[in-house]
Amino acid sequence: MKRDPDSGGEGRGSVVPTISQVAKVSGFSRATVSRAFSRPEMLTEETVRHVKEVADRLGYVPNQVARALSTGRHGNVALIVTDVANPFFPPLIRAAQLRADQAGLCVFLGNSDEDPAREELLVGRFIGQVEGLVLASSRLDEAHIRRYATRRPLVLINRDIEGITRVLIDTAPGVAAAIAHLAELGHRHIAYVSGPTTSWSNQQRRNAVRREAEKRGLKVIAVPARPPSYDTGRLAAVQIIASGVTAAIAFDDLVAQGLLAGLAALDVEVPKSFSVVGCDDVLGETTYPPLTTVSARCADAGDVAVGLLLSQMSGGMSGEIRHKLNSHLVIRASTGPAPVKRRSR
Amino acid sequence: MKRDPDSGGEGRGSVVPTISQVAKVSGFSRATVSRAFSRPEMLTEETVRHVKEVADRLGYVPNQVARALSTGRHGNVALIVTDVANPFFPPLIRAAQLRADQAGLCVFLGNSDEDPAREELLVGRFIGQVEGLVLASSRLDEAHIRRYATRRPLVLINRDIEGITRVLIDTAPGVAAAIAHLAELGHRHIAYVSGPTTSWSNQQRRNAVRREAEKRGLKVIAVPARPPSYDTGRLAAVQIIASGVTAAIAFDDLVAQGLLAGLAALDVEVPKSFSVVGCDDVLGETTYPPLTTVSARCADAGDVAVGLLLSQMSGGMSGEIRHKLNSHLVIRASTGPAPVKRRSR
DNA sequence: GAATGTAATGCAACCGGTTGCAAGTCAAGC
DNA sequence: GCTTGACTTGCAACCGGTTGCATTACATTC
Repeated sequence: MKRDPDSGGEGRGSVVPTISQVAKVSGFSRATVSRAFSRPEMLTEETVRHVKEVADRLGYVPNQVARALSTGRHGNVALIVTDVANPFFPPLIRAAQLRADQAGLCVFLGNSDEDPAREELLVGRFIGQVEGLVLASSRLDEAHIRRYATRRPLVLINRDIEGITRVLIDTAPGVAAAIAHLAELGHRHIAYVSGPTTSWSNQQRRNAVRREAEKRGLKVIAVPARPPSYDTGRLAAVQIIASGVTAAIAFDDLVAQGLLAGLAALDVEVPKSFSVVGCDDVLGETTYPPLTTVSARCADAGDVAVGLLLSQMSGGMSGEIRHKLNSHLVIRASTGPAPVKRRSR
Repeated sequence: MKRDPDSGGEGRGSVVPTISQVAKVSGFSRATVSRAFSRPEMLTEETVRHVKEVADRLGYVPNQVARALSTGRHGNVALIVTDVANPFFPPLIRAAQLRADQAGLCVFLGNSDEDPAREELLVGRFIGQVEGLVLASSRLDEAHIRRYATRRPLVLINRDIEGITRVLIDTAPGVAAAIAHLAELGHRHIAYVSGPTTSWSNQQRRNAVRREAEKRGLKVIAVPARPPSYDTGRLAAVQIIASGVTAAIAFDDLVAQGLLAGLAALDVEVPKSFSVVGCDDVLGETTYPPLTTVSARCADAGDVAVGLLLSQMSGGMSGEIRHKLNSHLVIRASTGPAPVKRRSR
């Protein structure tokens, strides 16, 4: 009794028409009906017209699942992110969707909440019904990722694993520019407000800060904001001010924005007595004051990743690909000359 | 040659094991292997153990697509929103995902970009491979929605169609409270910065503003911000100031935030010489000054919608459901007493 | 007019699972 | 010892499409 026409929400008493019904009514075979939809050029125009007309009248729509089973192609891809609600992701998701749409693909979205176990669960659930996956900022360990990559085409965003196609938003140049910018403004002692330890982006940024600061003779302290959010950024303000630095560069814009709020609460004026730099440029000019930040065109990452996935799916892929997206510094109003002398109480 | 083991990214030369392989190796029938995974309680523990062990060794994973074909249940639902990048949606999406996850479902996400044609395309693509859909702020016309609802369980968010299960974020009380708040602060002439004409929420809010303003003898003008965004909000500032009102309530927080920026650019101090109220409370305290807004717990809408969808899918649904979510005013720092006298130049 | 080629359509196997029903096994009950 | 029933497993049909190959019809060529 698995196809009770009066339950399960499928039509009010009328069964969903299948290819066989259309075949019977139109007088052609199932094969012909199938071809009328998937390879009409094999048939007479007349036949196609007739079949489609009957199909329309019956309300027939080819069953995607059945098609997927016999062809092995389902036209689905999966995109897994760590946190939909982090403003870094929505533009990326949007771009990825758009690209997938153009190729006629549907996208599954998964939200791992930065939890590897959850991410693994999601991948497991998705992998059977997609043709390929994109993992953004994956927290899975390398072995797992490699295993999945043998089962399906797979593209990583902001995770650098040799042999796996990946799209990396290379913020190092932008971060270096930010440090240079601060140095030129006279800052000698700065803070890096760091993000998740397991994040490739965080390692990337932390190293870039260290390297460039060393080069220019700046002192850097690290202050954590974990998980990276408005709130943890705000909370970091006290510690940062207490440390006596005159500027901070944050793991991302959200943390920077929180930091701005935290500083405001402490009556520290930005940029007059303290400078703040963000990362990702996802908030635009909406902060107060408008944030100087490392702009990274994160939306592009989604677009490129799906593009690479597509070409990998169609088999037109030879070697491994390591696609880098560039970054640059956008100077707005949250950075200014170092205060002449910090009043240490 | 549709299953060429060396192409398509499926394993390095080794085919994906099917139920038949496991059957052959384990010595049991395909039926038994199937049951070992889907109804283990029908089998001896011993048998289950053995089958699973062989499956593990071979790397067998049940094929979701095949399962969906024979059972009619694919364990997928679709969620279509108008704009992932609008901060209203991410929390909603996240909540919906979470709820779906708990039920073991995968979610397809679609982005309609406020375009009915696009939305229709997406629904068409999804509907064949999901057990149910959630349409948030749908822009489809009623007839289409009704048609889809006969094919699959369907839940609407912020769209009020009789006979279709829907979740409505009722911002009217909050908006009324906002108008009352402004009236008490002495404002007599205010602006409503309106959103999409076809949006149920917009109609709801506009009416609530009118009603309450009339009741309190306030004058209201309408200024459009379309599509609703930071930029259109910013641009509306000039017109609003020119109109001589002393306060504005915006369609959503994003528009309100843009308005704040536009006002700042015009050197209008908020809340000293102008008051601004937002809607949705999706930005928290991150604006400058922190925004007085109508809080609506939009994340709940996602959770509730998927919950309703689930019960509808399991057939335990009798009549129609119209679930209302309440709203209230959150007073922060963007509203203040009306300026004693507006200097009209 | 027979041989050859080409285009349209049908046959039947297949994709990888699920499941109603029947068959077989074994212990308990009479 | 035979019947009964519970429990475990297998058989085979089925889900709704796709596709390699065979068949048929018809036009072309010699």
